[in-house]
Amino acid sequence: MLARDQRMRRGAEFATAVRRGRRAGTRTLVCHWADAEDPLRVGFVVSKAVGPAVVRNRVKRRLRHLVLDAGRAGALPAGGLLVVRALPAAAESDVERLRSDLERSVQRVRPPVVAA
RNA sequence: UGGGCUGGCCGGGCGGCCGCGGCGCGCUCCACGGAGGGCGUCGAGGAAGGUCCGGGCUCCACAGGGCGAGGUGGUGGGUAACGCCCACCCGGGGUGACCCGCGGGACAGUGCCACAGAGAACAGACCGCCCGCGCCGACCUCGGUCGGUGCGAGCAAGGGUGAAACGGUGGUGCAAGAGACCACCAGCGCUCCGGGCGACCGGAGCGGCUCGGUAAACCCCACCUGGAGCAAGGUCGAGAAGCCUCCCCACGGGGAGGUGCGCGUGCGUUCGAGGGCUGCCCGCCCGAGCACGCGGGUGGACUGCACGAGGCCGUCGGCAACGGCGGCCCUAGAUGGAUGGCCGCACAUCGGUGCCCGGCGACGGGCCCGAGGACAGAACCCGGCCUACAGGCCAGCCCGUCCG
RNA sequence: CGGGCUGUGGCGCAGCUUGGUAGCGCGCCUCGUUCGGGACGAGGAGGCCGCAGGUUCAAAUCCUGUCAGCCCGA
Repeated sequence: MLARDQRMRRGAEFATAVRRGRRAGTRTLVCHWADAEDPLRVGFVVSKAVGPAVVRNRVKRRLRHLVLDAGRAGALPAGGLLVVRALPAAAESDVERLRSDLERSVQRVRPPVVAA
């Protein structure tokens, strides 16, 4: 799980990442990433279209854990703003599907030079 | 043993690895603002949900009167309060346990009751019944009888329509009939007696003889209701020159308090804009700004905020809801929003053309394999209501069947 | 947190105030017209009125509950 400091907290940050950043999507989720000087911070968008509160919370928790795993594996950029937006299909997907979709979309959205 | 009714309760367990939020206590580093890491502890629900009611709490108002608006609706009790709960009454359903009911008033008034039907609200006569008179036909004991038809008068029993047709059954009576009259029954109203705090119930007598339904139509009656909501409210901070009032003065200026961005347009400063008293009117109070448009700034921290009509146990009162007393306990506080992710093991349950055992059989028991956790996530807090929900546990009661 | 609106044939809407007959346009089907199609003309099918209760003789309409969708304000 990501700690609070590693999470995005303001609407303006979400707007920056979604509007100015690069984007890559799969069937279950869409990733936005905007470069910045600061260390990487992550935000999640799970709209009401995904499902009721219990489903939305479960999707969000799974994504947080998966992002943490990806960070440990070194698959994430070192800085910038990363927004993971869940699509309705994420509600019925299992964890492995979400994991592969997340890795694929992050791979496509991250800068070509791999940061340490 | 089969089926059913009611009430209460639980609603996933154990373990491992990796994590998140609150609180507490050490440790390390430091540019003293902080940063990192460790240990302990706590961390969603019976509905946290829908937001349909009632309160607590906070701010505003408190000068009332009239009209209005909304809500509730058997009785008694419980409660902080309620549209909730309990008990009882009445009506309806069920063989029964038991269940359901927005359950005041229709002689205060107004409206409505389609279609059908003759007639639908102090109603009405289509077929019909009956009487009188005229005409026609048949019979015949020559004056009547029967049938048909026309006119006039009487009747409302029967047929038929309808959701509903102005009581029901039997009799008297009559030309035929009718509460016209009589008996019983149903219903209405009044009086008295008995029971109950009461809704109401039981009984006796009398009366006129019958007087529809709809207020979840307007309405009438009784009772209740100030507005807003934790984005309430409070403290600190940020944004900014300025503007207003008062005081001192050597007229250069200084101090205190208040307000809180700029521009434009309109209205207004006791000839009073605008605001408050939930809407309107009267009246009262505050009162120098208010309304609209355009552009801009901030949108942060702490508090409120976790001890409360609190939970559990015992006991006493009460049919019960609930209350009194005593003891014990402290139990989530997030804010892009924590309470989780993955794995393993048993267990409830379900499925299997699987295997074994018992039995004539329906079936029962064991093993193996597979599936597999319902509805659902706190956001100021309580009391209810309503809605969703896999499966399971406990207690009481009812009906049927079999055996003794 | 507060307030409001809408669910009616396949689609878009009337009807609800004042309860008794569910109507309009597009679409669909059949026939005609045309060499054929379109357009046009004639005829026709299709609606448990979101769901569940209740009031009433009678409910799309009135009442209560519930579900879904949408909008507005702070």
